[in-house]
Amino acid sequence: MSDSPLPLASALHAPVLDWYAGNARTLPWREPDAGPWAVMVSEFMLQQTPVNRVLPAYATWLRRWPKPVDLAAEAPGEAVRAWDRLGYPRRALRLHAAAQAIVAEHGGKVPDSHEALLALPGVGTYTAAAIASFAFGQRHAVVDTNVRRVFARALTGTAQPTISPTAADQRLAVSALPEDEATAARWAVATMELGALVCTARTPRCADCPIRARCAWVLAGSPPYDGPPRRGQTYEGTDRQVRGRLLAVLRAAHGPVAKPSLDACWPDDVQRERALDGLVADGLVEPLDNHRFRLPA
DNA sequence: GACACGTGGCA
DNA sequence: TTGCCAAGTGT
Repeated sequence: MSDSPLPLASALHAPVLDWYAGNARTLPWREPDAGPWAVMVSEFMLQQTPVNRVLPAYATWLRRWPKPVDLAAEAPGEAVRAWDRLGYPRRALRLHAAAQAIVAEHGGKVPDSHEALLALPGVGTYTAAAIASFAFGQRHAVVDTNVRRVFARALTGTAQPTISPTAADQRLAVSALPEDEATAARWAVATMELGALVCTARTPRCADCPIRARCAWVLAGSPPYDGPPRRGQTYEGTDRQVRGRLLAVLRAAHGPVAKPSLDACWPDDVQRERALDGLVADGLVEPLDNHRFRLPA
């Protein structure tokens, strides 16, 4: 397997790091006093949810549960309730389970090794690398959708990254990593920030880009995306929408909810029952006697 | 590897 | 208005 010639990633280090120094957003999980737990909470919330919607929930969450042990002592349903409308509520359940694992297996402290992080519920390759890098300053390839897009353009020369993450993305990110640990950690957050603020998906602000003169995609004349069509994620009428409605009722009710209240959420009996069964199977809803339901205790 | 999984803002 | 997109993970 031979690598095709690519622009020298090391030439991008200084301009991207300098740009980050002058343009990084002030975000609470990046404050010096944030700590690993705060970073971890932010990473869970930011999985597929935009920063602006995470900010208020993040503040409320950390005020209520400032340490893993605080969350671990709660009922999982309280985590689901506090998750509010961030979406993908299974993340709340997994964060709760991760907190319990941290208490049970790591003395209540967020572990600092990629391997131990990866073993936690809800922590995949990206999140493990992100926590290890952002919270502990380690040298890891932190490959999220922003980084994949930045590298696709700057190094590969394509308008968009592949639809799903690939081993090639990971290899490219590893090869682009600065050698020095502290520099690598700044590079990780800087490339993500560049993707979030400048090298955006729809309308990249190339005029503001610190590496536009070296960007393979720009140098190629910014050719349009020519890959396979991206699957639009329909939502209206899906089980996900029904699950969302059911869970919204249960979040709003601080106690058991009778079945008729849930039935009112959705007219299709078959789909509604399937969605409710799914929520129960996922541990997001707890069935009680007399056809009542609640968030898990 | 494809698919399921919430929610809301924006061009 | 509607489709695209948002710091992914688990199966």
